[in-house]
This record gives sequence, structure tokens and C-alpha cells, in this order.
Amino acid sequence: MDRSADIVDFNRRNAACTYCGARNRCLGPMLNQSNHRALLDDVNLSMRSLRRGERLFHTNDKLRWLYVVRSGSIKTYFVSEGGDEQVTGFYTTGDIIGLDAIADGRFLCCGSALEPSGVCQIPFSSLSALGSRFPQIQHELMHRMSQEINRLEQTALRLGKMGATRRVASFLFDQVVRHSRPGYWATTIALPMSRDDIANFSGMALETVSRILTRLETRGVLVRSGKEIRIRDLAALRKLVTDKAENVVGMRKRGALSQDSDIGLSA
Amino acid sequence: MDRSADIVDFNRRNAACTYCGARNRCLGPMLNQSNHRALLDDVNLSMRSLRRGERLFHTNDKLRWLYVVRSGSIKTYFVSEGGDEQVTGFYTTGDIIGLDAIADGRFLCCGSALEPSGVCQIPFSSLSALGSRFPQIQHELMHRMSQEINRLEQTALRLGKMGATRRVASFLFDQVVRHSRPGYWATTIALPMSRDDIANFSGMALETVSRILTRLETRGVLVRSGKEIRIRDLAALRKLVTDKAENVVGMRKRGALSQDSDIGLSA
DNA sequence: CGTCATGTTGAACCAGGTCAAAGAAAGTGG
DNA sequence: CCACTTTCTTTGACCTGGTTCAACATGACG
Repeated sequence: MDRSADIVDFNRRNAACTYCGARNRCLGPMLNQSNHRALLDDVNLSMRSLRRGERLFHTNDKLRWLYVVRSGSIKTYFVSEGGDEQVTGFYTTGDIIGLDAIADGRFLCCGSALEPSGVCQIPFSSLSALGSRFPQIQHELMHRMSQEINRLEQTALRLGKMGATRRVASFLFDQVVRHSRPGYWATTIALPMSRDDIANFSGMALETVSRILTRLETRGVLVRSGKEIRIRDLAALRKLVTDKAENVVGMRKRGALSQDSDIGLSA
Repeated sequence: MDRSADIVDFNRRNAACTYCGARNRCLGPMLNQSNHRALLDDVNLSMRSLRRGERLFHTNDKLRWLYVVRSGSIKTYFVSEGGDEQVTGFYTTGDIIGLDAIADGRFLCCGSALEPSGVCQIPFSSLSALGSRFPQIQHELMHRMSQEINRLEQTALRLGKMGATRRVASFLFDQVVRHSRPGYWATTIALPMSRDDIANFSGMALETVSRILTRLETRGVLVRSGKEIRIRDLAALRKLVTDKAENVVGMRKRGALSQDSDIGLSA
């Protein structure tokens, strides 16, 4: 093989990393220059673009790559034997997808793009081998898996112990955190997923999500505008997440109606 | 240091493994004899016994050991800022506890014993170092973490998409699987946790769990006897898990009551 | 501008929660 | 080993948060 071709190839791939939206959150950045080079030499990275709604992998697919999201956003969902789906996560730039497939060597869930997206495919076999050579990579992988476990435990808490309002608030707050940089809070958050996806993820009917969002808007907590939401009162949102029995959906009106000031949120 | 003391020490520890209830499911068994010896030499294993209800670790504890359950059973639970608890898992012989603490180096959940139990404590730092020397261990760890992610995704599905009856059925079926050996199904399963724990884990009121169990008994699916349950009709149980809208709790009695043969389970 | 998908709103209904009280087990101390 | 306390479980009656069904609004897109 031609050596210069190798170098060109490396440069191309290195550039791919340099300009990657996930460069600061990928597996690579904690490696020094030469390690990074070794990584790019040994691992046959490839990129893939996805159109909105396109499937990245689906149930029972063999695990060939781990995916790192370069741009856009991906949702993963479980399909049970009964046929019902449960959205298990939304992944954005820098997130790693496929960690749950390591156990069986097959995906148990499906993944599809919520918007035009790009992913980097890291062959799992080489990554696995690389782990022994670069403890940092091994460590980072474990770290990510552990984080994923944490996230899912949070999910269990949300689905198991929270009422509808709190679940939505908690979901929104999570999004705020994800969109924030250390230092200040993001006020405008993008919600590339449909109301249906939010509802599914949060374990409730999509109508309920819709109602709660409306209610939060009339209360001045946030402003809806299509797939974006602007948070106007983060403290109030946070309080909704924390407080136990906050109910915001204004159904049931017998008796005293119209005394809408149940609780004085951001009055 | 006295060399003979080392040998005695090794023998003692090796014996601990030999007689351990978890010996076939621990990290060690896939290592050959000399590797196993190296492992026992390098890693300062220790045991700990727990009384019923005793706490093994709790939120914010520094991660010093990973725990392998030798006997008994441990539950883990999350405590949210709002103060409510969510049981996130029940662990029995051979299970590893603490994988979710790797990310932050601290436990986010609490763990306590459901019955008199024994655990083996593996210092995380040495284990982590050992991973680079023995790829099998590294691999096994990743495998376990991935399994844990799978389990929690299942939990999300259960909490998000299933009705109460199905959740309980699904919980029971999981227990059956855990108690079974490849080849045949366990018919009698131990439930060391309280109804409250089951309810909490399944995201519902303990009364509902109780009602559902009673109903399953009158339907002939199972027989309760204290903390044990005997499955009489595994197929029916399995059907309850799979089928979408099976409701078994017989509240609401206006109109046609007493025509109890809603569906002909194990008639 | 019409068509299709997605989002919002309203009203009736029901699964499961909550409250209450009785019964069964498991400790505990004499 | 037995009375007594405490904790866990079962059962009943009622209530409500959230689902469901259905109609309508809005937006995306050729």
C-alpha cells in the first residue's frame, strides 16, 4: 500500500474530527496528538447522514458500530412483543448511541433521526480492542455507560413517582440543562421531537402534554413557538420539578371554577 | 513479609471464592487458575454481612467498592430532591451493584438488604486497574453495565406503557426468569421484598399490587403463601405480560357484576 | 390553495389512587 | 412459650388525574 495515501487518508479523517460538532465530547479529545493519530489509523471511522425520520438501526440489528451524534438528534425506542413502543432517549451532538447493545451484540431498540442528522460510526470490534491499548478510552466508555444507567434511573423515578405536570416539567428542565453551558442557563430550547414523542417518552397521552404546555404558557412559565420553547421563569419550572403535588392541568370544574390562582407561580 | 502467610491468605481467599454462592456468576470464573490467583493477590477483597434492612451504602457515598451479592438480596433506590423514593432494582446472588456510581465516583442511590445478606466488596480502583491487565474482566464489566442499561430500558417500558396488571405480571415473570435455570422454569419464586417495595418499583400503590395478586390467585394463575409465590399457569402469566389491555383489578361494579369470566384464563 | 400531518381544546369516563379499617405476621420482652 | 406491640397485608368505598374520543386549528409542503 502507498504510504502517502495513508497520510492523506489520515488528514482527511483528522479534519473530519477537527470540524466535527462533537469534537469536544467524543471519545478522542482526551487523547494526546499521537494517540489520536493511532486511533484514527486503526479505527475505520465512517460518517453517515440521515434524513428526518430515517432509521439508523433497528431491533435485532447486529451491533457493528457505536454511533456518535455529530449533528441533529436521534431518538431511540423500544418495541415490546405486545407491539407498543417506548421512547427511551433523545440523543444530540456528542452523545454515544449503542451502549445498550454491547451486552447481546444486538440492538434491542430502534434508533431514528428526529431531523436531518449526522453520525460518526465507530466499529465496535476495533473500539473494543483499542480499549486495552488506551485506558483513557476504556475509562471514557465505562463513564458513558454509567451515565446512561444514571439517566435511566432518573427516567424510572420520573415515570414511577411523578404526576403528569412534574414529568413534563422535569423533561423540559433536562432539556434546559442539556442546552446550557456551564456558567449560564439556556433560555431558548429546541424540541426537535414531536409532542407524541415527548408524551411517549414521558409515559402519557400526547393530549396531556399539549394541555400542560398550554397551561405553563398561560402561567407565564414559558412561551411556545412551534418546535422551540422559551423559558421565562426557570425558577418556577424548577419548582414544578421539585414540588411533589403540583397539578397544573385544569380539568374538572365542578364547584368553584375560575378562581384560577391555585398557586401563585410567577404572579 | 512472611511468604507462608501470603499463601495462607491466598488459600483463605480462594476458599472464599470456592464456597461463594456467586462463584459461577462473579467476575472471576472466566479467568484461568493463575489469573484468578493474580486477581486474588492484587485485589484486596473483603466480605460484609448485612442484617435485614441494613444499609449497604447510601446517596452521595464515595464509590470505594463494587459489590457482588454472595447471598440474600439487596434493593437499590433513588431519593429525589422532592423526597420521594423510587426503587430502581432488586439484586440477588451474583449480581453486581454500584455500576451506576462509576460516572460520578459517588452513589446516587441507596442500597439496603431485604433479608440477611452477604456481599463481596471489590475495591473499585484496583478493579479498574486490573481491567487493563485482564481484558476478560474489562469485557465482563462492560457486559454487565450494558445489561444494566437493558434492564432499565425494560423498566422504562414497563412504567411508561403498561397498565397496573401488566406491570405486576411483568415483574413476576422477570422473577421467574431469574429463578429459572436454562432447561426448565422455576415454579416457586421467593419475593423477599415487601409489597410496598414491589409497588414502588412498579410505580403504583401497594394496595393495587395486593389486589392484583389476589385476583391472579382467584384466577388460578398463582398461589400466594407469604413471601413466596407458586406459579400455577405460566402461560397465562406470560399472556398477561404480552397482551395489551388486560385489566384484572375488579373494582367498579355498577351494572353487570359477577360475570367474572372477562377472559378465560386457565378456566 | 388544497391536502395531510401535527397540534390544540373540550367533555365523558375509567383505572388506579387515596383513605380507612380490619386481619395476619413478625418481633419483643417477660 | 405466650401475651403484647408493631409492622405488613388485604379488602372495601369513594374520588380524581389522566385517558379517550372527537372535533377543530394550525402548519408544512407540493
